[in-house]
Amino acid sequence: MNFRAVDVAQTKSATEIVFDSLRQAIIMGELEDGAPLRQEEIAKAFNTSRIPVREAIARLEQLGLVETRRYKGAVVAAITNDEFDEIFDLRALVESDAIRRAVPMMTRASLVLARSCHEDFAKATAPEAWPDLNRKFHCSLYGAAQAPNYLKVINGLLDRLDRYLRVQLCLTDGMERATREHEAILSACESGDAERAASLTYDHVQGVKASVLDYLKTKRDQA
Amino acid sequence: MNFRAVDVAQTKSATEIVFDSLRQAIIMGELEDGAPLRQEEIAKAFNTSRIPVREAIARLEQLGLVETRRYKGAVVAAITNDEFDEIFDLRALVESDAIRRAVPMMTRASLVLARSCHEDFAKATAPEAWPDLNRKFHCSLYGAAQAPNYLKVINGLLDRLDRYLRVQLCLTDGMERATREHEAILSACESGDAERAASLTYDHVQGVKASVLDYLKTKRDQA
DNA sequence: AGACTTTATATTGGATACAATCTTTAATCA
DNA sequence: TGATTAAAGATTGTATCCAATATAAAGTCT
Repeated sequence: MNFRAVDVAQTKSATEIVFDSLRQAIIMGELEDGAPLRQEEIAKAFNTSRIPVREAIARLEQLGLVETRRYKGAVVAAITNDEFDEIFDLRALVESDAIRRAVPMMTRASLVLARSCHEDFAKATAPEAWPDLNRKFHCSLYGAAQAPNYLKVINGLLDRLDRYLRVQLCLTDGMERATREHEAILSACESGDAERAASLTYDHVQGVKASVLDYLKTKRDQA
Repeated sequence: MNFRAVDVAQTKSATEIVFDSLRQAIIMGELEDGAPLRQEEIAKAFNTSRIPVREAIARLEQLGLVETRRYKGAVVAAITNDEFDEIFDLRALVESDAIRRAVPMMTRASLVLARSCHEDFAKATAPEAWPDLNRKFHCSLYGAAQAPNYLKVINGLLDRLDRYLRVQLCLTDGMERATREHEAILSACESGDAERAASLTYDHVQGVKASVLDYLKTKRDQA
């Protein structure tokens, strides 16, 4: 296994580097569900000792990205279908309210930024970049609300979902549809209609959930 | 400084014991905002080394309960007025939706439990027990929704607010009013009216927020 | 005296070493 | 052979030691 350090700036401690890199690897799906995180192995990969690795894993556990059992180590935390459903509902709830708060505070600059993110997403061809660009677009909208705790909750939820979204994207019209729905949300923001933006965001998230659950269902039926 | 271990069961690692104890101490307000968490000192108090302490602090930081700066250590994370407002809004949003989901799934047993928690809260005389009993009551209602992620988010928000609520309680009619509002919420649940329960919960949380902000404002004006 | 430099101390970040526990393999017995 | 037990190896949990950095105190120069 070969991890690459996310940021090698000297202002970051080894713990932070390991944490960021592992988090990224999990979000990106480079580590499958249930994959064990061996401390020694990771320490070697980062050319450090086990201490920073342990602290990084402790943090990941708080985020719900890994599960650890005493003397058995940590594994990437899988998600049940019920949890999947639940987390999407939370997203829809919190993100729609976040955008409702954000719209009245949006400036010309923040709208320009958001449209730029939207275009980056629409033009993206590489599936592995999709979740990140999607997140950037949504957060560029929510950012105007100046609500760090909303963002923290939202990012925590996305962290746990991202790696499941990539697979689905390649097999459906997800990308095209997402772009269309993003455009609608963005234009609602530009016209200052907070309630419409909130409603569209809610439907967008619920739509993605339905699409993913449907995909998982058909895949299970085939097996 | 003298911490007491929350749970000394041998199935818990030192890291977990330190984590639980520190978290409890912060929530309970035994450690003031900005109070430094010296690793050596804590390690001595728990009769252990600094390693488990460091891991515990790393976890607390993920939860937003402490802030650490390289080579300067961790301090209990204070909260700005804006954040206070924001976190209460999040609570109102998520808790009202949690109870909306929970009501249709409540059983006779879960309602009995909730009423018991309600009575424990109503009868409580010691202010230091209030936040915990309040949380138990609310969570006994949300529990029926079988939504662990909702609960996790809610508990994370409460963790950051609890220590600020105690002070306010002693100086207002907060306790009496909370009991009255809890009774209304509970009876909405008992009659199976999810929308009313949700609406009452939303107003309850927003009411507490207004009361606390008002208290803080008058206190600041006096100074 | 006051400002700057230097040294000493305190504190955190990390590495190595050891102990506790789990897992796997080998050995033993029916 | 198959099951059971015992030993070896792997892996995590913790303690101790050293390094890096920050803070505080003492010293020096003008």
